[in-house]
Amino acid sequence: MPNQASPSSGEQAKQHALARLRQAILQGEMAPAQRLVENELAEQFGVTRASIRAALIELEAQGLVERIRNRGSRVRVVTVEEAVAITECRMVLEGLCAAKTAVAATDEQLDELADLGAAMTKAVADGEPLTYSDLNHELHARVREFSGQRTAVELLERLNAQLVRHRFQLALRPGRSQQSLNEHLAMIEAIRARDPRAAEEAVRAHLASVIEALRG
Amino acid sequence: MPNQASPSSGEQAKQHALARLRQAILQGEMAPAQRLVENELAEQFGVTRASIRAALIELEAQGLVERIRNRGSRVRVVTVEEAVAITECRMVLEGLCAAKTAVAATDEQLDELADLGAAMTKAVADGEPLTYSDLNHELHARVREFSGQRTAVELLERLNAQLVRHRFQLALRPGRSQQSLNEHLAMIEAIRARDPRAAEEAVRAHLASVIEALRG
DNA sequence: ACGAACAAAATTGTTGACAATTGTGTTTCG
DNA sequence: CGAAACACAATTGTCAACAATTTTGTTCGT
Repeated sequence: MPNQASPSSGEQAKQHALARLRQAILQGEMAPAQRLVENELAEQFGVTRASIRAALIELEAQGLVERIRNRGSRVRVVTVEEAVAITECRMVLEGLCAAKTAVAATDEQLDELADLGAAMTKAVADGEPLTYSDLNHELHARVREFSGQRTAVELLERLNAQLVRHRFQLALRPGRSQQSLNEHLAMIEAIRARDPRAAEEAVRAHLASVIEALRG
Repeated sequence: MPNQASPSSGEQAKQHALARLRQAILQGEMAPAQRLVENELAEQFGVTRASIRAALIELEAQGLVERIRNRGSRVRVVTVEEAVAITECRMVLEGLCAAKTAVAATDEQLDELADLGAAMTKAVADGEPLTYSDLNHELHARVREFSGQRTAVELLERLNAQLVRHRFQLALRPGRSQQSLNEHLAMIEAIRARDPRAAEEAVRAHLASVIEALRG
């Protein structure tokens, strides 16, 4: 009994397959290192193998899937060392974005960041790590967005997608939210002060702390 | 009379097509914004459309090709503003690599960097901008390599591929070599002094200068 | 029983034909 | 003469069958 959500009207088969498969991987429905057999996926999603194939090639380029010649595809597993290396890249790239945002953002956008900071503070006070994690995401996304650096944003989104599993694990750590919150508030303050140098430093400090947590 | 270099023995069709097409784009054989019709390419390279298709999807992910639904593919043109944004990303990522290299490189590797610096000095003295450009490439590649940051290296290679056209244009600028040389020598010195902070700063200063040149 | 050669199954890679979509030129009507 | 409707051509998207490759299981000889 195939579980397909029939390809909605205008959507093309490959795009549908890509979206479904990507979401399945990101939400952890596919076990790490699980084999991805083209025929099975094709039946499951109600599209043909050609579409699955195209989707897999794209996911490989995004670093979510590993493909070996004549041996098939599997969900890529990101080791802790890799997660650290990826976060080091995030560190410098988000630093760049924060510096740009400190200079380029409108006053309304700065207010939005302040609001997010307040919401995060409340989430921690209420002991809701799940809400906090979502807000955390949103804050980083906004900072990237406001920077106007299309290239950096693209790279960062690719990197972030590879970290879902580790991030999930990190969010539930007790005490982590509190430290993370302070770092985020410092970040917001530096940006609102329109000080690019300080903003970059704050982002770096925050992600350095994330790296510590990853390793510990 | 198709111009194909017959797919050599063990090589699979898609890989062959990908390599050929990529090389053609990077070497400027395809005019910027040139339309890439799947049928034509298939005949030209002696493979089937499916292989070309897979190659195009991968090249799109690498940012070398632009694809629009039902409308085909074309060589992506990188505007000057984009080139600047890309170089800003390079700036922080290569900064990261340089800092890591300053700490992690072996003494033999540091000697290799010094040798490259000497060769570059000679190339400028002899007025050979082409040789200098090659050495320039090699120096950056070595610094990346010695850092051991697989993730950063991967990102940087993707970014660099998008800049070929602009880089070519930049290399022939009169007087550019001399300034570039000084920046590179400073970079090498900082790394050899095993000072990560200074190494990062030197790389950034150099690429900031490249950005100036791109704009001017 | 152990290992090598071999046969069978599973899976990916390739191919050519067909369907769907978009852009263009032409016709027709006001 | 201009604009909307239409038909046509070019190109990409999809499909199902076929070929090649790798893995697995089996048999045979020692």
